[in-house]
Amino acid sequence: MLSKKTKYGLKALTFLASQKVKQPVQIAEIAKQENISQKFLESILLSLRKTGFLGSKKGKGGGYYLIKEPKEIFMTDVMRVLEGPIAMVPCVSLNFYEQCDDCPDEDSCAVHMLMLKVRDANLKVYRNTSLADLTG
Amino acid sequence: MLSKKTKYGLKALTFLASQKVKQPVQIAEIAKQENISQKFLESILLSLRKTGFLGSKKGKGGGYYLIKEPKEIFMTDVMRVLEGPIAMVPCVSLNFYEQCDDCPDEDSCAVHMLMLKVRDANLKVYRNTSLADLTG
DNA sequence: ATTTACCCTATAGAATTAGTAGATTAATAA
DNA sequence: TTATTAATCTACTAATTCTATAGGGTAAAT
Repeated sequence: MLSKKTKYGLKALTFLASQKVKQPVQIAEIAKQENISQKFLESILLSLRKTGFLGSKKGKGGGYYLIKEPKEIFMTDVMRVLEGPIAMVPCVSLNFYEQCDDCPDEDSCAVHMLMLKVRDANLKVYRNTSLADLTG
Repeated sequence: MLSKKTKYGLKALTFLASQKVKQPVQIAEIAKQENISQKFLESILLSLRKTGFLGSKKGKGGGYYLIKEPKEIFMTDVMRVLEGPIAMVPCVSLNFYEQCDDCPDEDSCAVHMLMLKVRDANLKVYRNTSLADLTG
């Protein structure tokens, strides 16, 4: 299952991407428009800022805004930040590889084999999809 | 993340598929060979039996065995039983469709759009992979 | 009588999804 | 300049659910 964190994060990003005027948007505004718990969204936007997707401005007239162009924001990066590793098992992860402690041989492991295919399929989708592609 | 339930279930299935002699294999045997908590495996095998993948035999010489040929067992079905719906959100699920309560319009929803692609990609992999393909 | 699957319950730990309270910063009005 | 307001930021807490496992007893086959 996709976590609500990821769902909300994606919605917030696309909301910001579809802004005509390039001014900061307040958390409350995004939360209201997208039906998201404001406090939860707050922590999500914060993590998106800390990972370089968003910028923020405090005080009156403040809010969040995209740092890069939607075309330049790819789902591979977004998903890794919001949802975690794209691979479903660490032993097929590109960025978070870990050996299985219970499995003696990766090459003959059925789970490894299957999840490798799944990872490749998902990577292909995420790499070929930018935020711009999602703003209809 | 792939649950251990699914991981163990897949390992058990491939273990059974790679048996030369077509005789029931005991839970304890599978658990030992595949480094799986026996009690946990017990419940997994039970659910695989109830969903038509395995047969069982009680008493001496008993155990679990595959009902169908490995070639005829596809990952779509296995994954749905072990891991749940293949879709990451209910609004793109073929077998477990549910409307989102927070999202007014599916067609313009970024999450919907992205997850549709992901579902298709995963379905393709699962449909094209049988248990026989994993026993390499 | 023994061996095995079957069934039910409980539980510790982790992750998820929030909510509460306050601190900090920046713009603006006095 | 000062006070006020509007916003992000930080930290703590909590309810709920999910995960993984263990224990003990029952039923059936040999």
